[in-house]
Parts: sequence; structure tokens; C-alpha cells
Amino acid sequence: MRIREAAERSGLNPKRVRYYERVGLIEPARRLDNGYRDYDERAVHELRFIHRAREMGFGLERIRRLLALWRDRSRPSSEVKAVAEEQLGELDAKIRRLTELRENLKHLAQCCDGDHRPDCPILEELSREEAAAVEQELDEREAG
Amino acid sequence: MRIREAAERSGLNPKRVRYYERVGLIEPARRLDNGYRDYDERAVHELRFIHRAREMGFGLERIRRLLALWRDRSRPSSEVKAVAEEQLGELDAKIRRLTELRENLKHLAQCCDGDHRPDCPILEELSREEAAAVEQELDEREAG
DNA sequence: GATAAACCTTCCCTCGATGGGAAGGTCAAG
DNA sequence: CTTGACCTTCCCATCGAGGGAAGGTTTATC
Repeated sequence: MRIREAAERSGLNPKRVRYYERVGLIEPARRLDNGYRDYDERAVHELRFIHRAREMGFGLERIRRLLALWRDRSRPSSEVKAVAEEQLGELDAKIRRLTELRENLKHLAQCCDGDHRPDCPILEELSREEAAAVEQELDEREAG
Repeated sequence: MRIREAAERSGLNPKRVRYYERVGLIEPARRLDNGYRDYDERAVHELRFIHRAREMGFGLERIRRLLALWRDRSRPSSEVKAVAEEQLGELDAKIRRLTELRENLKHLAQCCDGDHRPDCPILEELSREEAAAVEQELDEREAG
């Protein structure tokens, strides 16, 4: 099976498959006489695993660890769960940050009339002179 | 005022200031005789504006538009609001996506015993043989 | 046997928004 | 005169790909 078929059957495309090989996520494929990569069912399974893990939002480093655990038939499920908890922690952090940004911006946007006049609390907020800048400067003078 | 001071007073660092200049977010700075960039208070105000907009989560292209509106004293606030609404839409989409990922993964992790045994619903989910793959293949055969 | 198409290969560039660091110029204090 | 703190430009790395060039192979069709 050449790369296109392996890619299609795992939900990927050839570029991504080559990329995953290049970064060492999968073993370098065997080559046919003409230099083409040659895949078997086992490889397709691994590629599908990677595809699904990407869909679930895992980064490639985390997928690398999940693959190692998957291959190890005697893994303790606690280790898999640990990877998942890490991922969950990251997701939580990102969601929290984005939600803060959203709430903040939503508030400002609600306060903006959105008419033909130039006054806008959003721009005012962005250009506000702030005590923080002064504090920062003081901090740095003292530290230096 | 040289770049370090301008950067500090706007909450940035010199690298970012040069970068913003390079991508055309700010005008190229005047140069001193020795080639050093020279900034005034107005430049610091712009840099601070950019810094705060970044903190609020805006990307540089959106900031470019906000800067243009900020400079235009006769802007209608509706245009500023429109930029903010775009940003809000993006934030919402990202949050929705991340929340879906989180709920899905949280569910799987809860179902995982997390003990010394190898059985794990997370790995099972990732390696599950799926009708979807077959369907996709069929779709593509038909299309081709 | 020619030709076109659909593949395959490697290689490099692009994205966003920086950070790191090299190599070299400038300036003030000790 | 040297040290150190600046400044300059330049290139490389990140993450996870996609785009596309340049060139080789195979398959189908005429």
C-alpha cells in the first residue's frame, strides 16, 4: 500500500504522514524498489490512532507518549490517565484564559454605542494611561 | 528615547517593537546619527496601545485595523464595535471547540480506572475501528 | 511507442508572534 | 583601555501543517 492509500484509510493526507515520519512519531516506512514508501495494515492502525488523537486535541508530543503506552500491552492505565489529565489541565487553562478575554471584551463591546459617533469605550480602554506602567517603571528602577 | 526605554514604557521589549515596525504596524522610527531608533511620546502611546490590544487577545491584523480607527478621530464607533464583534465570534468559536474537546476527554478519563491494569477506554477510543473510515472510503470511491 | 494523468520523492517557503543568539557597532563609566 | 550595556541586522526555532517546485515512476489511453 502506497502513501496515498495509507493516508486515506487513516483519515490523513500524504503530507501529514510524511511529516509524522519525519518527526519520529512513526517508524520510517519500508521502501519499494522505486523508493516509494510501503505501508501495511499495522501502519494504517498507527496512523489512524494519531489522526484520532489529533482530533481529540492532543499535541504531537503527547501523542508520542500515548503511542508508546498503546504499544506497551502491559501499561498501567494510570499512565494513560495521567497524560489525559495533563491535557485536561491545559484545556482548562486555555478555556479559562479565552473566557476571561471574552468576558472582558464583551463588556466593552456592550458599552460601545456602535453608531456614527467616534466615542468608543474599547479604544478608550486600549489607550488608557495606566498606573501599571508607572509602577512597572518604578519596579525596574529599584531593581536595577 | 531609544528602543529599550520606549519598549519598557509601553510594556513591550525591543524585539517586539522592532517586529511591529518590520510588519508595518508602526511607522519606521526616526534614526539617530549612530543608526539607533529614536522614539517620542507619541510612539510610546502607539506601542502601549498595541501592547494592551495584544493583552486583550487581538491578533496583529485586527490591531492594525484598530490602530487605523484610533488614529482617525472621525471614526464611527460602529466600526470599532464591528472589529470587536469579529474577535468575540472567534473567541466564542475557540471556546466552544476547546470545551467540546474537554468534555469528551473528561468523560473518557472518568471512565478510566487509572490503576495498574492495562485496560483503558482512552486508548480504546483512539484505536477504535470506525464505520466513519469505511464511509469515507466509499465516498471517495464514488466521487472518483 | 508517445503522451498524459496520477502518483511518488525531496526540498524549501509560508503561516503568527515571538524568543534566542550570533556578529558587529556605539557609547559611557571606571 | 577595557568592561558592560546598549544598539544594529541577520538567521534559526517554535507547532503542525499546507503550497508548490523540480524531478522520477507508473498506468492508461491513443
